[in-house]
Amino acid sequence: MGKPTISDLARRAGVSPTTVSHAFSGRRHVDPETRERILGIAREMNYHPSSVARGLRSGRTGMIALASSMPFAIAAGPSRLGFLMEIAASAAMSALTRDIALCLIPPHPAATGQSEIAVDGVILVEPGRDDPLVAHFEARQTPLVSVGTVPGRPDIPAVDLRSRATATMLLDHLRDRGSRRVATVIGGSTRTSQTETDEAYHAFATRSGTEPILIALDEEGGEELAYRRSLDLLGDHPEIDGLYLSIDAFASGAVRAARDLGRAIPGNLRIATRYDGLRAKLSEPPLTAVDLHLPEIADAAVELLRRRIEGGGGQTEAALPMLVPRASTN
Amino acid sequence: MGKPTISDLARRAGVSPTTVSHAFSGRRHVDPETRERILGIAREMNYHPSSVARGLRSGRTGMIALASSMPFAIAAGPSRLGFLMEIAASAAMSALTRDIALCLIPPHPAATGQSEIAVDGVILVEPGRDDPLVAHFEARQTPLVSVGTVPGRPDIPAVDLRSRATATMLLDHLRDRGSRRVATVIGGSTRTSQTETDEAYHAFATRSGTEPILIALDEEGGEELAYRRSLDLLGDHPEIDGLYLSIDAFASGAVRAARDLGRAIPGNLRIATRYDGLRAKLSEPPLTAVDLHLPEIADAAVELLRRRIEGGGGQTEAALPMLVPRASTN
DNA sequence: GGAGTTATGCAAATCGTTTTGCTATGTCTC
DNA sequence: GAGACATAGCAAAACGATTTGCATAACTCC
Repeated sequence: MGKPTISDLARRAGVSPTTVSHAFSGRRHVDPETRERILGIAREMNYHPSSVARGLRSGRTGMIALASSMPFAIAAGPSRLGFLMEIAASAAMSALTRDIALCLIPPHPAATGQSEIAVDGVILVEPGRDDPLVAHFEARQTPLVSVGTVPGRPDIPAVDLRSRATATMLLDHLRDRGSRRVATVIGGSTRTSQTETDEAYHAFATRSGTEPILIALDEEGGEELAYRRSLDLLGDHPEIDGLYLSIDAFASGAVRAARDLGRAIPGNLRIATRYDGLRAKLSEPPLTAVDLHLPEIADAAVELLRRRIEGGGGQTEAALPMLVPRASTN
Repeated sequence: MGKPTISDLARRAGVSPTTVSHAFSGRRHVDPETRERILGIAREMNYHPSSVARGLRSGRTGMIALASSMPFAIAAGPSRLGFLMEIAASAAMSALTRDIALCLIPPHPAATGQSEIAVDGVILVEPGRDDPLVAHFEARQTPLVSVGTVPGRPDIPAVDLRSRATATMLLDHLRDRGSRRVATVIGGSTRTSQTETDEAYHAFATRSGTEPILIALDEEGGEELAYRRSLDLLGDHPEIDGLYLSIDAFASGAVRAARDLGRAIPGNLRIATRYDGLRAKLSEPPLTAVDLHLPEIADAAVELLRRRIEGGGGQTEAALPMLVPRASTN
């Protein structure tokens, strides 16, 4: 009735469970003939080893998780397809080629009640400083790697997203296209991508000899908040003729604000954003953004985690993002 | 050094492991005072029950999987974001609210080598007739539910995608907009969505008193194959002035073919597709499609599976899809 | 023909929980 | 004060594999 166990199989094959185990795992030699017989009977009686039991004894589940504390408003985007899911899809593929399964721990509205799921390791996406998820998994001694470095924790292996380079590239692009007064809108979180953008922008302002105009917005606010604050910003600073928004949801809001203020894009105002997702592509006009090489990044993260689980360490740098110029900065 | 176990905790608290277990699970009464003490010490020594051990004994892992044998070419779409990932994202959210984790088993190029991962149940996305994944999980006695009914298996609980209604709605829409000669392109698989579209189209042709023009294409062929076959189709049947393609990758190909043949969309040829994803939205012109209510469908599937795991059964019908008219059928 | 080695397989301990049956104690009830 | 019942907690047997040490037999080599 119930699923056959290793003992059932052993009995039927006239050997001990030990031998069956070795026949499957190959960790010790068993007579090829015996082995074939065992495997044959296994097939016949539809035996499949329980990975839970295996996991208990061997301490490995063959599973990793992907988690992020990014607010849903910005991580998932329209149709729930966004930055996070693009990484998830790629990571799932990468994990599978290494015979690892990937488990999704979505951004949780209901905070702490993390379902206590056993994984060999976790990939954190863009954690912030003192991110609760870092604490959560460290308390459980679960190996951790991060997409985007963990602020203040250089010891945690991470794939560097190169946000400083990204910001610099886009700001320079805006200037090269002719914008003289470029403002920047970042997320108010402590994620590395935001703080590096902040720094890159200030360096850019210094370099161009202009007074910096930068605002940081609560990421939870999403497009709506960005819309309102962009109205203010463009109202207070009519001289702004270039805008870099490090979060695509914010960019959507800014585009709406520009339209409502009668500022033509790109004629009167150039706009660029970071993640080249649905929002950037569907925007009217389409937004200049960068290709972050997310599939490669996800793959690097999976590999980093695999090595970390095996006991290794190390950091990785993603390839430099590639500019995707579109009508919004023509 | 290693993680503390239930026995460590029991020893420190001066009780038996049994009592600790009950204190956590609440399956039997323990003195509130004792319970508090245990929980306090647990926190102090950073104890977290091992879900693997729990899973072994109780037979539940608190995890479900999402799998599909749809070819990558059509399931994942541009940037790996497509039908499948949209369901995955929604299902992950739905699962989490029920305190279940969701594990991704992506469409596998390397066929059978399924990583043997222990899950309480599986959601299959649009399986075909005699789908190997169905066999795979049934062999392991893993509870199964399906998004899109399983052809020939009315016993397997499923969320009906209403593909017949969808096809009829879009075909009628094309006719209402003025197309007199509507052809249809479907996937050559045995998925319910394709066979129902086939049937709906023939009923439509009969109703309109026209000779049916329908071709079925290998889904692996994706956009490229659809492009070539659309060139042929439109060449052979210049009278065609409406086209329904049940797969968005095919629609992308058809749009390219129409452009290369100098057929204006929608002026000279109306085109509609099913899944309203990135492709439909980014197409030039944007394509008329339907909103399938994927988040609701994913939620229904998760709930169905949960009940199935608990021992229940039943089918579910998705809400009727909603037409999303766009420029391609104006 | 004894020492050393290889091939083959088994028994028993182990992984960290949950579950079941049982034993004490009280506490009521009539 | 005898039975019934609730309370609080323990011991031991699962759950289904993996791992380690040991046993036996059959070779090999001088």
